[in-house]
Amino acid sequence: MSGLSIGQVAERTGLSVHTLRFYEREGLLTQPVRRGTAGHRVYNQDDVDWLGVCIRLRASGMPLPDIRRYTELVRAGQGNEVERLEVLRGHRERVLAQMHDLDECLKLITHKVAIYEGRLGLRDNVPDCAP
Amino acid sequence: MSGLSIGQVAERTGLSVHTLRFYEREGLLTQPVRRGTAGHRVYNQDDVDWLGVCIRLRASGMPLPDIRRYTELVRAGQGNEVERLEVLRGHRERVLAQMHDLDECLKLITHKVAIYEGRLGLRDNVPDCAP
DNA sequence: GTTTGACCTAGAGTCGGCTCTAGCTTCTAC
DNA sequence: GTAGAAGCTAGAGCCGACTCTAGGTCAAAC
Repeated sequence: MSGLSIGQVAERTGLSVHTLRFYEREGLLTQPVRRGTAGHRVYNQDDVDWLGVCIRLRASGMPLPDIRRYTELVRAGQGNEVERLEVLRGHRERVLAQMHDLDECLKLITHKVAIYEGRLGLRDNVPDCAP
Repeated sequence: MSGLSIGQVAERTGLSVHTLRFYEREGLLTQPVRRGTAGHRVYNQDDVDWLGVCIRLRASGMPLPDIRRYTELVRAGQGNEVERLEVLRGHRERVLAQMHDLDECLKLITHKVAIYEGRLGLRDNVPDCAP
């Protein structure tokens, strides 16, 4: 059985039906969505899988135009691996940079948390150090 | 030396002067900015340091309202460590969640890159791909 | 036979986070 | 004394990524 309504896809991807239609307009699907009775969209498992990829890319901050570009390459079929690698490697750089930022922030938080916990611990003779 | 113009602060924080004024309006400074001749803002090192904190929090996705809230707590002075910890721990959760997402994405990228590199390897004698 | 619920389209609205503009002042250097 | 750089305010504009609305179709359940 592979014939999912937009509602079912929304349910299993976690995207809203609005967003699913929006993503389609934005060209984030590797194939045109089939239509059933009354023009209703009919998705299959491949669509859901691909949306899973898109969701991960989005969650890591890839902009929609980049996802569209990658989707187009995939849609075009084999033979453009070099371009696909270009896109993915470019994004990997950004992901690594983000991880670095998050790490920095985590250090900051840990530092501040230690200070505040310290202050709470010795509540009485509090020296006013850093904010 | 402590008496920096907005331009100097922009230079050493990497924020634009527009953004500096915007952040001020948004309440992201722990103290009202002093004014010099002709109403020009005069920052000191503490301001720059605090902006550094804000920048890290922003870079890790903390929304401006949350940064403002934290700033207000700091501005209020000692005695609200519990609330500060609440804010920071809340954000730490989100940072960890983001790291998880990035990690997932990195796995995906690594996987796909391996596939494409593999395909390119098999096609080495096909004169169709640029360096 | 009508109500309910899921779907459709085109297009408008929202929100966060900047970013820029217009019109003005003030200082420094030529 | 005038040109240029840097600053000021209030407010408008922009961009990305959704999110929602209005007005309609259709099938099944009551």
